[in-house]
Amino acid sequence: MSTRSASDRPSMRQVAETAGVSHMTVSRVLNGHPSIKESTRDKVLHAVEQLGYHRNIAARALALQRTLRIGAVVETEAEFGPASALRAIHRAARRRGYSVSSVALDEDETGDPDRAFQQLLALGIDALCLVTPRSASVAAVRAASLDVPVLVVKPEREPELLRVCVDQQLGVTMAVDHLAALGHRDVLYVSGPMDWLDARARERAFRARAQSWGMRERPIVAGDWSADFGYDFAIGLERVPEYTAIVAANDEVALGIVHGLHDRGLRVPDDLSVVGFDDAPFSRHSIPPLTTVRQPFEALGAAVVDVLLAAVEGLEIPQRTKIPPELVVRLSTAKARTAP
Amino acid sequence: MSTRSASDRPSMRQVAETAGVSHMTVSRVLNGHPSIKESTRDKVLHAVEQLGYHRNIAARALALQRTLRIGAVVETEAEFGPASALRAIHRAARRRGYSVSSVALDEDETGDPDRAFQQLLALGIDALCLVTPRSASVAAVRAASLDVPVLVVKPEREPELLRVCVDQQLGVTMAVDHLAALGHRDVLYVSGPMDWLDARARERAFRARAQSWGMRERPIVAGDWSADFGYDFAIGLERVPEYTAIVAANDEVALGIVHGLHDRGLRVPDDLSVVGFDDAPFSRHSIPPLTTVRQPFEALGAAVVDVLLAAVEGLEIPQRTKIPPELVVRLSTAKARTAP
DNA sequence: GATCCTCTTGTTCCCGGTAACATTTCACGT
DNA sequence: ACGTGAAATGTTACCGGGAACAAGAGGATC
Repeated sequence: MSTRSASDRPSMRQVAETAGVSHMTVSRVLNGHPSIKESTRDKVLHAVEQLGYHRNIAARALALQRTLRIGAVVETEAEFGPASALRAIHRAARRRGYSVSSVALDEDETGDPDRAFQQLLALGIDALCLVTPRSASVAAVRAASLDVPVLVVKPEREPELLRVCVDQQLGVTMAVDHLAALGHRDVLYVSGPMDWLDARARERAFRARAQSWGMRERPIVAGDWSADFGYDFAIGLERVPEYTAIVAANDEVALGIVHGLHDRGLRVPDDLSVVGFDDAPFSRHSIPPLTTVRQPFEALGAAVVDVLLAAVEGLEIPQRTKIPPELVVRLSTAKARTAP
Repeated sequence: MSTRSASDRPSMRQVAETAGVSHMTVSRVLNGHPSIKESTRDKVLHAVEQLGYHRNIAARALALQRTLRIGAVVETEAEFGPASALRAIHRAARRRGYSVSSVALDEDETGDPDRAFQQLLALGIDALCLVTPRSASVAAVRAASLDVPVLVVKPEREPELLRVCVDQQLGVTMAVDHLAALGHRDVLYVSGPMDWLDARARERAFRARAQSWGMRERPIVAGDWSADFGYDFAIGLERVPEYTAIVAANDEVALGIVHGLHDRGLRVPDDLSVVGFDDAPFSRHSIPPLTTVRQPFEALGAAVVDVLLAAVEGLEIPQRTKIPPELVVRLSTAKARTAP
């Protein structure tokens, strides 16, 4: 099959001519307008088929005053979590006939959210979402007071903004419960950067659940999301014998921690259990394979797009917007060794 | 700063009115037309600034008969390599004022490249690139005979298509040389799927270089790109003592191999050295950290966009299109144990 | 001072869709 | 047969830019 060129792409008027109708009739058929005679619809669809016609998106956008484009701002695409969420949003949007333009704040952007918004607005977007934002980005999007619908992917409700999230509290709770069931009472929590709202929510959830199990209160360590951090942290960790388990901000940090402990001659899970977050592809085959909380990115992406497009199209906003993650138990967690 | 809504976004005519000129003068200023009086340009730019004006991309696309959009087809976004390449292309395109719409063949698409092309053409694209394609995709893009410029990211030249690639041969050569220098003569090569052109090129390069070092000829194993495959492979590998090193298709496979060997009680690098490909983020902190060939994705993305836009805009096509990777030596490789 | 050029700017139309309104067609009741 | 209203379809204008052509201004030439 040979595909035609941009230049000889047929227009709606040509389709109309082929079908022996006016271009408006073609437009109506393609938009599912109700009052079109069956026979006319067939003629038109046949002509469309015959010419291999596609509507011109740019012309449509111009006439509709809608771009059929969603903007997405993500803090970084380098981490597995945000990148996966973004990909899922892409896919879900495409299924709905929308495309997604994304900007990552950690690259050429000098991390200025406002510039990112400007960039996306210049492109023309019908809606905007912030994927697992830091608090500064949420503040910036409020200040910008865009008037396209704005959605944040973050744990707490956000007045006047749309919101969808993974149930971080549930994820952390499952992890803590798992450790508790294995007899751990001395658990160290290594958080992501505290200005990421996801990290903050997890940390709160950890504190609450650890407390309810009567675990010993431990200082929360805040790092970044990188394996390098995990490694350095593990290397520098003092009074290791006081702990029996570590819960890490994500799988990368967990991996780094395992590596660091290994380099100190400590073994996972014999000396310490380690739990990650995300279920990145490598987690299944790290040594030892990581127990982790798998995030439901596909469902998240679908929910984001559902909510956003409902808002754009003036429909009722779905309310089921907190998506449960799943605990994946592997070998990096085991029964707590008896108290030191 | 408050950003205006899609609805009250000013048009070029409003800017023109504010500046006291015609809309064409505004258009000329914005397009850098030479014959514009300095004072007029200033007036216009001032008005643009004052109104926070951005040109409407859709209207521009319609008038220019160009979409300022590049299509990208990638076999999968789930692997680190293709995903990184794609991200880099995105970034490079944005710097040039283009956006990228991508389709991954392994998801909702039933893997049919032709459908992916159709989807992208329906969106309207000025150029198309195939990122690290399988041979079937290249065949499909030829058959489709699109008449936008088409670029393939693959090792061999491709008559009539544009091409840019990472120098896979050099990468493999560096890896083999590294092993040879450590005294390895019995090296097993675990390839990616042979219908991926990158995998094929690496395999050929491996054969050639291994031979030139006088390494023993070994059957090439073809798998997929996953850690699961690497694990299963390692578990099932027979006559292990005959080998002193394994070169894997990518870091994930390498990770799985290390894991599998570990589960068999074999140690890396003491019993076997392992080399990966890509330098994925986890590779630095796996146990042991992986020796690997780092791919220059940023440069690759920039080159892809340079070539493609040169073609779109009718400029001279850059010829420097083979980008050298870099060997990263870590702990998964060591001196070969003396012959078994 | 008239002519011709070049520099600069303006006018008009078109790109390919959709909305709003106009018009034709047709079934039906009387 | 004719009026009537709904269904089906057509006509026109407009979305916001850019290309082509037109036109006014100012300078050089003779």
